[in-house]
Amino acid sequence: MAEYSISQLSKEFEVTTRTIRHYEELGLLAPARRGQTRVYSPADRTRLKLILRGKRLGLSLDDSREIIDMYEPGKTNIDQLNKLIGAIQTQRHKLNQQLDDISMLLKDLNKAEADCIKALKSSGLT
Amino acid sequence: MAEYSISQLSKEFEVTTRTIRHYEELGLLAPARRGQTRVYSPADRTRLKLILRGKRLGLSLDDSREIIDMYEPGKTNIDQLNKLIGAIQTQRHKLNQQLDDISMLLKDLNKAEADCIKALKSSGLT
DNA sequence: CAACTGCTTTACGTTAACGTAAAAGTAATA
DNA sequence: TATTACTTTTACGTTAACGTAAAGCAGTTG
Repeated sequence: MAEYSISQLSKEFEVTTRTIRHYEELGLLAPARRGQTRVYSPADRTRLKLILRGKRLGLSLDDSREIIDMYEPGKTNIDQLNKLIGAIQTQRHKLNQQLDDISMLLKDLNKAEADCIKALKSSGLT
Repeated sequence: MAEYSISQLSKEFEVTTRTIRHYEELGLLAPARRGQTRVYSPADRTRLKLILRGKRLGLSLDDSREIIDMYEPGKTNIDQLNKLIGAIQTQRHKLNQQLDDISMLLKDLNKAEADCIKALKSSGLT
């Protein structure tokens, strides 16, 4: 089964069909057509997956498009390749910052939870 | 110096004063006043820092408010404590998911970069 | 063949997170 | 004292990322 309908993808990734069409409007997806109907390839499915992953990371759709385009072949121009490497490093920097943020937040959450549990216990003893 | 003006914070965190006031409108900050002028305590500064960290992680301001409120004392009610622990676990789940997403993205970026460099080298040999 | 079911386009509406501009108060400084 | 630098409130504007509704085509199912 190397094909997906829009509603199949919509169900699999728990987004509306409107959302998927929206991504196409913005040029992030370009599924084939059978007549008028959109037909999604596994590659299209992967692109969608990447977009949604980007969303979870707080990237804008434009950011996601940039990242996704990095994976595309046909970047023959040397300047483009260099630009790409720069973009990749920028993204990596952002992601590493996020890692720091997350670890700090997790630490805070652990402390908050510990305080909570402590408060619960002492209330049980009152 | 246990005090900050709005423009001080604005410069330190590289956001506009409008942004800081916006957070106050939404109830995320509540600085003291000297006359009409806002006066920010170190605690206020920390709250702002947490908000911005949340933003970098893709949280909504409402999400951030929830998390920040977790650190507040005075949560005497047992039901509230339990609800809090639940919320903490939800957040932790989301963060762990983000960690997975990031590690996958970093992996992809590494591959994209390697491909790039490879393409550059082969182009140099042509 | 009528009624679903699922797909399509078109287009206006909505929410979050601020931006931007206007008008005015206050305090230090030239 | 006039200007400069900072602050305030009020309020309309903007962008991203969809939501939602309307109207219609295409296949198949009772």
